Amino acid sequence: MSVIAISDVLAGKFPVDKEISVHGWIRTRRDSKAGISFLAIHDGSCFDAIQAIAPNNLDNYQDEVLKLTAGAAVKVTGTLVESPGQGQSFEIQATQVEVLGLVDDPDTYPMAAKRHSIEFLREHAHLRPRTNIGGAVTRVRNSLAQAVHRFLHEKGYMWISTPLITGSDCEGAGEMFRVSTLDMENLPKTDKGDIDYAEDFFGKETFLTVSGQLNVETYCCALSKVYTFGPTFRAENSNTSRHLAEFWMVEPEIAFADLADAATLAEEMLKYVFKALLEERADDMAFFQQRVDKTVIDRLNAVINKDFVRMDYTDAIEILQNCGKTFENPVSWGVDLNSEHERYLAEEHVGGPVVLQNYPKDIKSFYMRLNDDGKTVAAMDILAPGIGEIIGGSQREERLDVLDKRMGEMDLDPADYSWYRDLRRYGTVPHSGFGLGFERLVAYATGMQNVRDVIPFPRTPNNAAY
RNA sequence: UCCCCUGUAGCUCAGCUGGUUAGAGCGGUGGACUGUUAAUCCAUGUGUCGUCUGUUCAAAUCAGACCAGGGGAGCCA
Repeated sequence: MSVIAISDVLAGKFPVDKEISVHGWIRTRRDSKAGISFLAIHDGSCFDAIQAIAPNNLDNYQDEVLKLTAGAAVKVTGTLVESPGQGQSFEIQATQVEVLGLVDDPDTYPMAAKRHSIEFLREHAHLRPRTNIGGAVTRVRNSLAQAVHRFLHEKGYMWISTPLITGSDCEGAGEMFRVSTLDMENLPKTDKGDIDYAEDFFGKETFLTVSGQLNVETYCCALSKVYTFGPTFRAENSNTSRHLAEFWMVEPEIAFADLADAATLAEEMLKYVFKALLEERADDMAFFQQRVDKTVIDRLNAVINKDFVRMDYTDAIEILQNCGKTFENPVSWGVDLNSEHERYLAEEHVGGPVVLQNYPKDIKSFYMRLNDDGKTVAAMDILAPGIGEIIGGSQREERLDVLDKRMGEMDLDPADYSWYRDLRRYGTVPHSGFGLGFERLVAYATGMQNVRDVIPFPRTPNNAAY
C-alpha cells in the first residue's frame, strides 16, 4: 500500500469524510475524560503534526493507546474531518490505532517533549531529526540542495561527479585524510626505510579530496558549464562553529568567463535558492524566525532583493583604515583580512552580502589569474553578515607561462600538476569558478549558529560517532 | 593548535568563602479535570556531583593532571 504524507493531508489534498491512514511518530498524547485521547503525529513530511482523535472504545485503548508516549510509532486509520478545535484545519477521527513500536523507557527517551539544548541534540544525532528543529533543518537543507541543482540545471550546467579519493597530494587547500589499506601495525618499508606506498591499494599515496575544483576544471574545458556538488574533507584541527572535517561544497566552473561572470552566477544562485526556500518551506522558516533568529526571513528577502555590493580588496583596506574603528589586527595593504574585518564590511559598512575581489597575489592560491597590475589576482570572496565567508572563487590562470611562474614562486613542482597544466597546453581558455560551502549556506538560511547542527552527522576533531 | 568558560537527577540548572540524610523546574510515572493544543492542578526525586590524584579530621565545594562540551582566534567553505 502507498503511504500518505501528513503534509498532503494537512494541505487539503484528501477529501474530508473519507477514510485515510497515516503513519508516523507520536509527538504528544493528551487524554480527555470526555473519553478521547488526542495524538499529535508527525512523519517528517512537514513541520506540523496531524492530530488524531482516539476514542476510548477502541479495542486497544486501555492496553496500548494510553501507553503511547513521545517517540512511539503508529499507524492511524480513520475518517478525515475538519477540526472543530483551534490550531489545526484537519484531524483524523481514528477507528484504528495500530502501535508499531512503543518507547520502552519513556523516562529516559532522550527526545522527550520538552526543550533541549542544541548541544544535547547534537550528541544524539540519531534521534535529532525527530525534533522540530532537526526536522526543519533537514527539510530546509533538502530544499536548498534541490534548488542548487535545479538552478544550475536550468542554466545549462552539467553536474560532474568528481572523485572523492585523489592521487594528488597537492590540491592546496588544507591538510588531507589519508586513504590506505596498508596494515598500520606492520607497514611495508622500502630499502631506504620509508613507507612503501607502492604496496598500497592504489600503488601510491592517496587521500580524500579537499576540493573537486582541479578535477572539474578538466570537464569545464570540454563541456563549458559544469559543477560539482559533493562531500569534501579537510583534516584541519579546526574547532569553530563554521568548520567541519567533512562538508559539502558546490563548485561551479564556467568556461569563457571572467571573475565578474563567476560573481554574477554566485549572486544569481544565492537569490534563486533563497527564493525557492521561502516558497517551499514557509512552515519551517516561520519556525526558525520564531525560535532561532527573529531576522532570518527579512535577511533572506534582503539578499533576494538587493544587488550585491562589489568591492576591490584595495578599496576595502582603505575603508577599514578610515572607518574610525580600532581592530585587534591592524590593517594594511597586503594583509589577509581577519574575521573582525570581514564582519565589519559585511555587517556594518554594507549591511548585506559583499563581493570582495582582486586580492594581493601573495595571500591567494597559485591557480588564480594574475591581474594586469602584477600585484593582485582575480579572486573573490562573498561575505555574508553573521557567518563570514560563504563563497570563495576566482578566475583561473589560463596562461601556462604565468601559471608556471606562480607555481615556482610558491615552491610547487609543475610535475605534480601535469594534467592540470595540460589544460593550458591544449586549447586553453579563460575560465572561472567558485566554491560554496553548503553547510554555511544552510546555517545562513536558517539562522542556526553552528554548521554542526545543519549536517546530519557532523565530523569534527575527536568526533566521528555514529 | 591558542585564549576564555563550563561539566551536579532523563533534560535545563541552583548549591561551591569545605562540615549532618545534595535541591528546583521540565520530562517520566500515578491521580484529578478538560475538544485538548509541549493544556491545567495534585502527588512522586537513592544521583559514580566528568575522571584520576592530592590537600584535609572532613571535598560536589580547594589544588593539579586528564577527558568532554561551549564561545572566541587561526586555517578556510
